[in-house]
Amino acid sequence: MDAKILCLAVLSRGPASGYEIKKRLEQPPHALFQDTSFGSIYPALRLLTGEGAVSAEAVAQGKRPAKKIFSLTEAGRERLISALSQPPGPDRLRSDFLFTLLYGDLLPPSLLLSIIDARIAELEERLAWMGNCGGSITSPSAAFLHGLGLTYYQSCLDYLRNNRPRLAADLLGPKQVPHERAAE
Amino acid sequence: MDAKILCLAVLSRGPASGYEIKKRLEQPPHALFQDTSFGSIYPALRLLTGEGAVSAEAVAQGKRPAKKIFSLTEAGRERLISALSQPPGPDRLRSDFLFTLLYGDLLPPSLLLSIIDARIAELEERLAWMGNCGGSITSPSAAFLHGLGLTYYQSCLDYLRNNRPRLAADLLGPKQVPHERAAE
DNA sequence: GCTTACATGTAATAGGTTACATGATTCT
DNA sequence: AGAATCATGTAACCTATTACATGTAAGC
Repeated sequence: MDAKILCLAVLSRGPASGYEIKKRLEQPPHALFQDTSFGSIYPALRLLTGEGAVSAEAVAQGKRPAKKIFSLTEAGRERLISALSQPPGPDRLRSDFLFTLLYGDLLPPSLLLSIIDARIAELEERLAWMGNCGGSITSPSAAFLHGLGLTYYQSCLDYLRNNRPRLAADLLGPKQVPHERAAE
Repeated sequence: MDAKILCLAVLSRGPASGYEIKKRLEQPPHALFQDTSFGSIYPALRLLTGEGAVSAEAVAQGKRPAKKIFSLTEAGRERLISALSQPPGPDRLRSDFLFTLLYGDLLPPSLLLSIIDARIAELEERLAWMGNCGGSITSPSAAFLHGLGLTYYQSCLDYLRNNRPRLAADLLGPKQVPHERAAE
């Protein structure tokens, strides 16, 4: 899904400015699987306006720069539904963390373990952060997604916590020859 | 991690041609978190050769086009380790499937459920496919990654299977008024 | 006083995908 | 005979990120 469809989707929940769209994409549940910058949102909204998929209304606010509030048109709604109806493409994950694990044998064990510890802390934070997103669950399928997200994070966290000790033993163990001074 | 580091990483397991690098990236465990096309691999290898991070050797093979076998140099190895030592950036997931779930209320329930069923089938396939990748596990941290991948797929699969009936009931239930014929 | 939040937008840059171009060999 | 695999590489294209450019207002 490109930035255009993303904007249409957010607007399907109600009118918003470009700035507000960005804010919503940063929070769960969107943040689970999408991120987008201003540099792609504003051009997308301009194009969508030209194509008649959204309508813009300028709202003055005293001395601040005027907001542009965008609303979904009927054509935009149809386009969104059409995009959602396509069989979804494969997930694309880019993970430096998993990459580092795969080549972890090239790093000092202590560094690798500290990277895993950092990830455990991040997952804990993210789980807590996902917990309080009550307001955005507006449909059964959104609730279904929320549960899936929680399951995903929780199972990764459990795995990391449960298997870290074993990994530490495997990394440090084989080199530690008893009765000899550890080389390096 | 960009295409260059990816190539260096694959080559750290042994010399290979551009074609072979692509093949390895398509299989587990790389396929879990990375994908890259020829269009980024070949230019990356050319640049790396110029930078002295890899060395190339042409290998004639009868009538087929000659292979170029690339090997990691000491400078390349250092560069790889340096990249791996950086704190990993955040994971980036792009998932049309999760996006569709979030806006599933805009689709007919039967379509949404069939999309979930397709995902269940894909996950089953992927789990089986990950099962037989014994040869590529060459270190404790690679084994750790493999276990994490299995856990991730398995827990998502379990969630989808366990919660699909509930979602189906929630989607279809409220509309099904007893003693009336179901509308569509 | 400094930082963060609000608010929009453009331009340069980087990175990757897709399609193109070519051709032998092996499997079905 | 036709499809898939092996094998390399370029060019056009698309998309998105980052930095730039500008300025107010609220909170610490």
